[in-house]
Amino acid sequence: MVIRPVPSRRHAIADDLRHQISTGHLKAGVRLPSEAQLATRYTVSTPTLRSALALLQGEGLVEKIHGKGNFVRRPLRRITYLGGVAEPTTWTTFSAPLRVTTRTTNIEATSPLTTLLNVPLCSPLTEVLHIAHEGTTPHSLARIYAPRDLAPADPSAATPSPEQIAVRSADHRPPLVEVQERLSARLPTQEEATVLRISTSLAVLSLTRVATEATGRVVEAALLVLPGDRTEALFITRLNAEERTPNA
Amino acid sequence: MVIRPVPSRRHAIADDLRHQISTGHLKAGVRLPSEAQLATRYTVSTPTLRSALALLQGEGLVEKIHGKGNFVRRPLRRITYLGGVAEPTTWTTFSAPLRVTTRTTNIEATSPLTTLLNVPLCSPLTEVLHIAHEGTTPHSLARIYAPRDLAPADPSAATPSPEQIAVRSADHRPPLVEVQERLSARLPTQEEATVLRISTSLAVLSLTRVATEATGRVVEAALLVLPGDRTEALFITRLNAEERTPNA
DNA sequence: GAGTGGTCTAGACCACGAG
DNA sequence: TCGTGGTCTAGACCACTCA
Repeated sequence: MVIRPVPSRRHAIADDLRHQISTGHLKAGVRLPSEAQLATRYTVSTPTLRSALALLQGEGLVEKIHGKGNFVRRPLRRITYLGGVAEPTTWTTFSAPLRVTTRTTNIEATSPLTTLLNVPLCSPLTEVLHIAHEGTTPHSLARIYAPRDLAPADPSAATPSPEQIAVRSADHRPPLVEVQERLSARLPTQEEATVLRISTSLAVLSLTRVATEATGRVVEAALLVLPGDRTEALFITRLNAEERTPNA
Repeated sequence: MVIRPVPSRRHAIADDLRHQISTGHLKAGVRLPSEAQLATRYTVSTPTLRSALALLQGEGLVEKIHGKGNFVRRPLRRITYLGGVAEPTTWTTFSAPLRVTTRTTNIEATSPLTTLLNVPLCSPLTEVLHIAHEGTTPHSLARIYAPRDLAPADPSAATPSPEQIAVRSADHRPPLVEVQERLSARLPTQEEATVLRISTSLAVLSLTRVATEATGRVVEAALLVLPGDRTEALFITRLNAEERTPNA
């Protein structure tokens, strides 16, 4: 099955630029020549050249900034989302220390959140928006929702360490009984792409995590959006011989 | 933050077609008018119309078939990958019964597989290729690698039930001690897109699962590629009070 | 205002699928 | 062969950034 016997020009151009980036001929952070110049160099029209750049954007190798140019993206730190961790105070740890900016808002439950948190419409919630940055580059995005009476009194204390995101103290509450993590792959919304400064053609890992108390009450729902070019979610299941119950 | 004060034509067209599909004016499986006709109807040029269709392809709503036309995609059954299940005989269960075709090949370990399986170069492996179909539509793709001496003697017996994929019997072997599942989001390779009959702009959930025996030997590595428009990976962690160990 | 990317046009030519 | 989508062109005009 020959996929592409006559490589299209845009793929040839993308391959060439990709090679130049990987070999260091084009270094991280530098601006590429303007699209018009590149089009002349490769003797193609501007739309063709732009479609070549679109391929590289989808791979996270190039970042376009309107009015400024195309830039070789700096290789970003990898994110490892560690899932299924049975540690009640820290649910999620990113491997890299990042600067996390937090914004807390009081909202009322609407359609998707009511089912997620299992609360009635318009019930008071706290939304915490986390945006992790590496230097000046946005890195990951998290929206965390909790019933307002469970929210931490001091929002700024919610992230005691920049290495942690989504930290909840469970000291004075019933213990958690279940954490559910749903993962899917999709393209980002326009808003997510803007906030994360990624191309809309770069896939994201979308993660929804719901934590339930022993009472059956949902304590928190977290919606994470992690750029696919630098994220990996890791789940480790250890099986002891005596744990061989039919249902996990 | 006004993302798009002047909606581009392609988005307007995509919105219109998306609405027609969701309301049933365009039913699943039907062929759209040709691109030239649609371009005339919307009074845009063909490249513009094609870029509108590209948006819908990325959402999995439209399937392009070269030389035939654009078709409204039938809504496909959702796949729920259940991860972290401590059941040794069935590791992965898809919620929907699907027809799974299997092809077994004997290969030798090469670069990425040697590290994955922790075996020396050129050591004998068995590759099992699973392609799940729903009707005539490819649904999901799995490549499973195992040391050849651990492979099942009869490959056709490896999938006793079409509801199961990646079935390994552990009756006569040391029990598993660890299952590691790594998930990432990306765009499919050209080959994956062809096999799955999806657009190269539809994100896939890529899942790598490595199972290790008590001896430390890697029993199996599975590479799953699941189309993002219909797949969700679900991990459920239950915490018992006595399980509150500091490290999981 | 100069330079950059963003969008779109009108049409050419090629490749694939079916009769 | 005909109709379909696949690729590409040459150029127009708009929007954003920065001096």
